[in-house]
Amino acid sequence: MSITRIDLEGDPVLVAPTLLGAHLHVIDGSATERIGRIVEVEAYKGEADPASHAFRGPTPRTQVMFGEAGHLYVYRSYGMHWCANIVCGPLGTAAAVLVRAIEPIGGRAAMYEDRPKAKQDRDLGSGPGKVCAALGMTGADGGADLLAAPSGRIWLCAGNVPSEPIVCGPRVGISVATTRPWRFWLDGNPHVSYPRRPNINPTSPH
DNA sequence: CCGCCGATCTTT
DNA sequence: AAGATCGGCGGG
Repeated sequence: MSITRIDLEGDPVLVAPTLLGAHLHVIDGSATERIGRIVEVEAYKGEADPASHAFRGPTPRTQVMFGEAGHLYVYRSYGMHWCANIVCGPLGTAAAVLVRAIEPIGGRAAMYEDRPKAKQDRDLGSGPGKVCAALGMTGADGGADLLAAPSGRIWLCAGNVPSEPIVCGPRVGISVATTRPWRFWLDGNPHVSYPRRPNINPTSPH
């Protein structure tokens, strides 16, 4: 858990793989610290990306994405789940990285309480809706600054360099721009969603 | 393991 | 009317 600065200023397609292995910390309502190691992400390129919520410009919902890098964009999915994105820079672009899966590192008992259907650890955070439930993040956390000192409720911390290879493939669950290989995950990690999806040579996500 | 489908509600 | 999902069910 080094305090290495995390650079979120660039193209989300380039930033996304660098977030693999980073740790997301949340202090929940019972003062328990929950920690998730990011093992799967997707890049969304704002107004340049038909699959991005920000494709048609800023709205009340997507306003955070046009703001400072390092803040949290949380949205309601299918009326019942929360999903969390890390906003990237530069200011004025609506780039963001969706956190699709975490590996539970700390606060597992609390995660199980908020994920009553989970039977084993890999059920806790293997999907974007599960991530928010396991870590206890909701719409109320939208806009939170993840790069502030670890004094807030939620923060992001560089982890160790992942031992697993980074691979990429098409993004999941969208109906437009479906072929861009902007989903990145740690190959073989059991906490990834849809581990059987095809992957692509990680060297050339464009 | 895989595919289908319903839940539930915000956003456009 | 569709959606950056999840989990239960049935079949192979």
